[in-house]
Amino acid sequence: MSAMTESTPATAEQIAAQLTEAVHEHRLQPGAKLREDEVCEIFGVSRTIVRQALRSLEFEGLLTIEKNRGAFVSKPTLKEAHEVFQARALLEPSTARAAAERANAADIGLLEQHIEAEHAALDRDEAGLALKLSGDFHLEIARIADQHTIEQFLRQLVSRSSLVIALYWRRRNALCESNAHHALVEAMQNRDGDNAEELMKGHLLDIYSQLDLRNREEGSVSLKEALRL
Amino acid sequence: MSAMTESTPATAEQIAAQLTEAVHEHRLQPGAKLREDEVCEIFGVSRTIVRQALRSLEFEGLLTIEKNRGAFVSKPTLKEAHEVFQARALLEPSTARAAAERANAADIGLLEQHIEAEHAALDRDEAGLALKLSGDFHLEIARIADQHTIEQFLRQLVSRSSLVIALYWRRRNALCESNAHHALVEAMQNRDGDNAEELMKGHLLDIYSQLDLRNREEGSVSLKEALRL
DNA sequence: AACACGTATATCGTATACAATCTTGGCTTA
DNA sequence: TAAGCCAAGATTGTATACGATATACGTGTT
Repeated sequence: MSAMTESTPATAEQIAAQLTEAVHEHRLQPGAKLREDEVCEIFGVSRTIVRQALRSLEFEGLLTIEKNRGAFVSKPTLKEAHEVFQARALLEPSTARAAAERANAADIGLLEQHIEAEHAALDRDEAGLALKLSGDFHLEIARIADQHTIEQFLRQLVSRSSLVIALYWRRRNALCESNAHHALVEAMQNRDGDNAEELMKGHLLDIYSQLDLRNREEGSVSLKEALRL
Repeated sequence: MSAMTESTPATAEQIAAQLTEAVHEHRLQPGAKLREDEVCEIFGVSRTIVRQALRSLEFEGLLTIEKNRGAFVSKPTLKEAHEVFQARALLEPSTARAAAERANAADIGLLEQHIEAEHAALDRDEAGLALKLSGDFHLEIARIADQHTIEQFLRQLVSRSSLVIALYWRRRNALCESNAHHALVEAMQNRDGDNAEELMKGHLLDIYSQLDLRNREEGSVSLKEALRL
């Protein structure tokens, strides 16, 4: 994460945003520890503020705070991974439909810009950035649908999806999905709610099916395995 | 809210739980202010702990914290009221289906106990308690469905529903809904997922249709109106 | 040599003191 | 009298100091 260069001290919200970005871009891996003093020094604020930021990220599901041990980037279990995508499957298709029925030209333009930015990031081999932008695309649809409550939930689900992807994503056949986003925008441009809903449903299943559902072992175990080589 | 009588100081979680209960039971009305010092004295803890509790309730949507002004019980707008029930309509029917397919005898017994407690509360004219129990019933279904992520979201939605009901509920024909809960349990007992899903959908629409959707004015305005009488 | 125990250190949890901000009441003035 | 302004008090925001807990390391014992 980048240090603050401004003169005014960072707010808890800004710190939370930067940490979120780092996790979404996989610069901070699940399991990574965030020591309070360390974060304090990086952002030049007191622990009070940092603790606020960490606490808010715990509520979002991004961090797990263990009493007297500290804050760690969450490591969703396989069950949680399932639950996240089941919840998304319930919320997002009908939200895509509503967005398709409401989207104006400016909205469409913004989504297209988004897709371009994704492609550009991939071209520059910044897979983390592309992943973050991909998540933002889904949030943007909820915003267009003018469903603030669902957008709020989706924010948490996208956050957790990012962790799930970090843990369970198959590296091969990595990036076949930008077409799905493009097709969605096309449906929205045509005011085709039915199609948008179906495309979103399929898109989520696509992502879900690309997860490796075998249970990952803990780091300590994989260290043991490594020593046997 | 009742003061703590225990010897050990209250935790932030306990304080949050008691405040939540008070709001759910409508002993604390939307718009009510919660001064930090006041809450400190009631629970015998320092402001650090109280601020944690208030902050967590803000994340749940129960409180709204205005910078340098304090924490208030949230007053959902009409749009937010709509959004809450739209989100519930997306999440709860399929959750009821899953619960129906998973519920065992103990689960059914618990739900029946819940309904009885609701009736008992109504008989004692404790409408607030009955309302809280009614919300817990919905959460219990998510627990039975073994959908922790959805349960978490539903907890927030039930909380906000309680605020919506406090603001927009029509007093007349107050309590025709306990039958709906009973019918749901029956469907679950019969392992009838289809029916459980449909019943839940109808139940949510019922509640929603009993809300008074005319825009309420602020307290100051209603005071003016009151002076004209 | 391996294990258990105790102490030292690092880290988090809580209380408190101080600073910043808002609110309230009284005063002035048009 | 009503409106505007200033000062005092009340309330929240932040930093820091202290206490509690967990971790790591070294020592002693088997």
